[in-house]
Amino acid sequence: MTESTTGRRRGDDLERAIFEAALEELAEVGYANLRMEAVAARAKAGKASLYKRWPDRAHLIRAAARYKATVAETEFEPSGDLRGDLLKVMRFIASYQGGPFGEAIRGWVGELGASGRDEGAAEAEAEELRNRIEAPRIRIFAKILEHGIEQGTVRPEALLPRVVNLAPSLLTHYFLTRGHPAPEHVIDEILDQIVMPLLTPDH
Amino acid sequence: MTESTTGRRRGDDLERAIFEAALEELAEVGYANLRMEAVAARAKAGKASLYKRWPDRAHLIRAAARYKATVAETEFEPSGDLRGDLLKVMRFIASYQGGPFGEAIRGWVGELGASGRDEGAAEAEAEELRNRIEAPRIRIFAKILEHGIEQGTVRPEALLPRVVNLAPSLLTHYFLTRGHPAPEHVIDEILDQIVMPLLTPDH
DNA sequence: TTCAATAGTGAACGATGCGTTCACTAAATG
DNA sequence: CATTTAGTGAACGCATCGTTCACTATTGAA
Repeated sequence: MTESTTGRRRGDDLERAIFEAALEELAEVGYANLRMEAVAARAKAGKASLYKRWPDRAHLIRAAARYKATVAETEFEPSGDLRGDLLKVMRFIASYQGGPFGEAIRGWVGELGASGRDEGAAEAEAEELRNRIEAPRIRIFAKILEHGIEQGTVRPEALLPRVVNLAPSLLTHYFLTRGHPAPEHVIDEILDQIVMPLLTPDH
Repeated sequence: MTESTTGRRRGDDLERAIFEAALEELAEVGYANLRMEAVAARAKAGKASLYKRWPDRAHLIRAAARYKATVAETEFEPSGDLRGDLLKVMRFIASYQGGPFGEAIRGWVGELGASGRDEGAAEAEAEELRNRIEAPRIRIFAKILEHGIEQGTVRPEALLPRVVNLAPSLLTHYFLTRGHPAPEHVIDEILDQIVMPLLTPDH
């Protein structure tokens, strides 16, 4: 029995509860106001259990983001309507940024520049999380683009990582610098003024 | 006499010294590790003088960023070489992000999502700083683009704020998510895979 | 079934940095 | 020279960090 609803939890069971608590706290108070005691209390765990697993707040939140990213793997099948498909995925990303995951990203970004850490380890950790976020996106957008290339609605030269990641990058930039996810009309502008013209063979 | 090198400074004189100290600290330890006492000590000022001017660390750093942005107003005259001009300005932005100003931006971004503040005031402050950063960029990039349009090397439809701001947005996104400014080869890719194709009339 | 090993709890602790206060002092004003 | 204004530096209370410890629940092997 792993799913005992009563008594004292341990191992992965407890770890999941802590992640869920951390993500809920993130959504409610944001990264800057997140308190370890609050996470522990919400998870009905001791603070020591948190520090036994992660050395500090930054590590816990990155781990929670990884956990959430793993849980949220989605599959997407292009419909053939290029703009419609892009719009759909972009809306999904924006809505995701509005939740705890977005706050986790913000906190992670906020700590990135701090010097005086183990540069190598920090670099590796940053890259691992980035890959975990970017990799699924790339797959989905690449699929949409490949579909478009077959149909002749997308330039074949557009299938480069930097181009494939363009829309998500702009959404993330908006989210980070505005404090909230891109609203509908911004998504439209990104699509119509930047992404579509770049993908389409003729202007 | 405003520029007394000895004795006790006051007013703008002291304020500038605090800003310079804050920016130096930012460059050395990053926003996440910035201590008010350290700023005060470096400026040879009392902590009380800091809190008399700004309510907290976030306000001080935003003010320092404004101060730096004001000081750094630059003029730029397009040479006529579209790609060369864009490259030059992008290099400048990247180098800027490598210094204290970049760390100020990172800290500001890190605090943006925190709930529980005066939403209106925070929103206004964020927008003011954003405008102060974006406005000069827009002017420079718009100038380059207008020049290109006259020469026929740039599509006239490309003169939209979102397009004009594209290159800086991607540089900022890179800086925020990687922890360091975009290196030369990334700037090249952004130019050759995204910005140039979007501006140029024929692919 | 018992019991030792393992893992979590909850409270207390020292350390640190926040933002405030206050008595003192230097600079500007007139 | 007297008064007002502004900065200094030290001390303070507070919140949160990350740690420690005595105690307790769970696990699994004897």
